[in-house]
Amino acid sequence: MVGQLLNRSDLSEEDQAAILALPHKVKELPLSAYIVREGDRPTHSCTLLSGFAVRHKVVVNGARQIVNIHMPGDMLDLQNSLLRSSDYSVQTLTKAEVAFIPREEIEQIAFERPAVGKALWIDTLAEASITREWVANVGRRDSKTRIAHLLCEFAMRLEAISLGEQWNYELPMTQEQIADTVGLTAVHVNRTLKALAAEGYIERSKRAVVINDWKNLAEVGDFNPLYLHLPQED
Amino acid sequence: MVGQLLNRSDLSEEDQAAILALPHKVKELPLSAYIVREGDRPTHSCTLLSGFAVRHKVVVNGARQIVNIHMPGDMLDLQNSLLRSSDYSVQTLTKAEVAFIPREEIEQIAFERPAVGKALWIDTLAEASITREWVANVGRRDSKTRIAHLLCEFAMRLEAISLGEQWNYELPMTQEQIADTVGLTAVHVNRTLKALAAEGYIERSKRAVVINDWKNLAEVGDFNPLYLHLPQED
DNA sequence: CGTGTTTTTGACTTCAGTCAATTAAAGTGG
DNA sequence: CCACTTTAATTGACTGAAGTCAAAAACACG
Repeated sequence: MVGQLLNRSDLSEEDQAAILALPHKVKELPLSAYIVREGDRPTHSCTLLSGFAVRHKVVVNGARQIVNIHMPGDMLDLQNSLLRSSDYSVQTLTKAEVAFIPREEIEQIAFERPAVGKALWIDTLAEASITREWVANVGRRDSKTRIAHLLCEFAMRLEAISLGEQWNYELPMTQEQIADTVGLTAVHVNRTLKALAAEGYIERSKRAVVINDWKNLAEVGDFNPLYLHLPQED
Repeated sequence: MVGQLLNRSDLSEEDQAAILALPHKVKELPLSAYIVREGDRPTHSCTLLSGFAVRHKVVVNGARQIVNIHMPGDMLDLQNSLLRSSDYSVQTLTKAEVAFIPREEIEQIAFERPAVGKALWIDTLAEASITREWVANVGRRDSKTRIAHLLCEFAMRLEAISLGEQWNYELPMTQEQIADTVGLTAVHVNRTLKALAAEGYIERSKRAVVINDWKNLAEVGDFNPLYLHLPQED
């Protein structure tokens, strides 16, 4: 968790120590486990230590929309430490370790240590920025662009937390889950992935993705990483 | 601005006074004026005092996606007070009055007065919640549901700030702007609005919308107001 | 090795988009 | 207040991207 915050903020040794010293319980969760359910009033705020998870919402006809993807280090429901009830569910994509921190503790450290508070706030804002990009992705891009964009985002976020070998990673989602992320059907995701591979943008075997030419993929994916608000690289 | 924060938080007289005492300049802006442009590094954070505005992003083929709608009292770019550069543009939908507050001032008051900081943070979270709902709206709902949902959200948010006569309001957007909000084309928005009217859910003349039967519209719109995180009513 | 997912593929459908023309409204300047 | 222009709303005919349905092939795993 500290690592993640450091990505976008500077924190003193002391602040970092204070975060690590927060009382918490770690739980090991299996694949597809719910961490938070829509409507819950969680008493703990949790951080993903390892593994992947998603936030999702269910709409009237039973369809599901994934609204965020979480990677190790992400805080899963800072939202819920301040708002009353959860407007989404959080579910693991893989086996995962999750740290549960009492919500009061989060609130307390945020205001006792302004640098930590600011870091948390920045994290909240960066996450909101990603969600806005997703609105644009789902609302205004065609299927090929949309999926290419997701692949780029995933690669870049993995790299930011030093997981995944650059442009060669494992996407821990079924095609159905990808579909729920980009607002398409699983069948169409399948065809689109195949097309991206056929056109040479990526190679894939099972869930593994190899990005052959980052620049090309970023171009078809209309991907401009500014919205991730990561520290500048080239 | 104070009013808006009070909607979701309690603030002491003193805190409210401190907010009102923040140094700021008020500008009157015409329709379609840009307040922030994508890529800017704004030095001020602004609050909409009157009028309406939207945040939008432009995607590769020139299409536009509106990612947020702002009403009087909304802070337009709290984001930018903490992040480096803006990932969106903000443009007025109507004539508007905007208060510009130096970004350092926002940061300062947030940490000097924890109650204010918390209120600002809660506002950020509530806004993020709306954006998540929009991802689901655009990603997984059909055109009729999608537009009905927007009409419901607009009505409820207007009511929360005590503008608009309950279920009879003026939607300050062209059909093209509605299209950019819900991820459809203007032509299809036109047909869908007509259909909603033909089926008796709404009545409309020019931009005015009358919601005949809230319960019915909320049902076709798959609208559950929890995600707005407004104080409970009825 | 058998059962349940997940991925693929094909044939057909549909919702929403495109193009283009018409009508209506809203400004603008004299 | 009236022609003149521009912007917005409507409508119709046609197209197309993505969805649906259904079945087969490939994996995953006890």
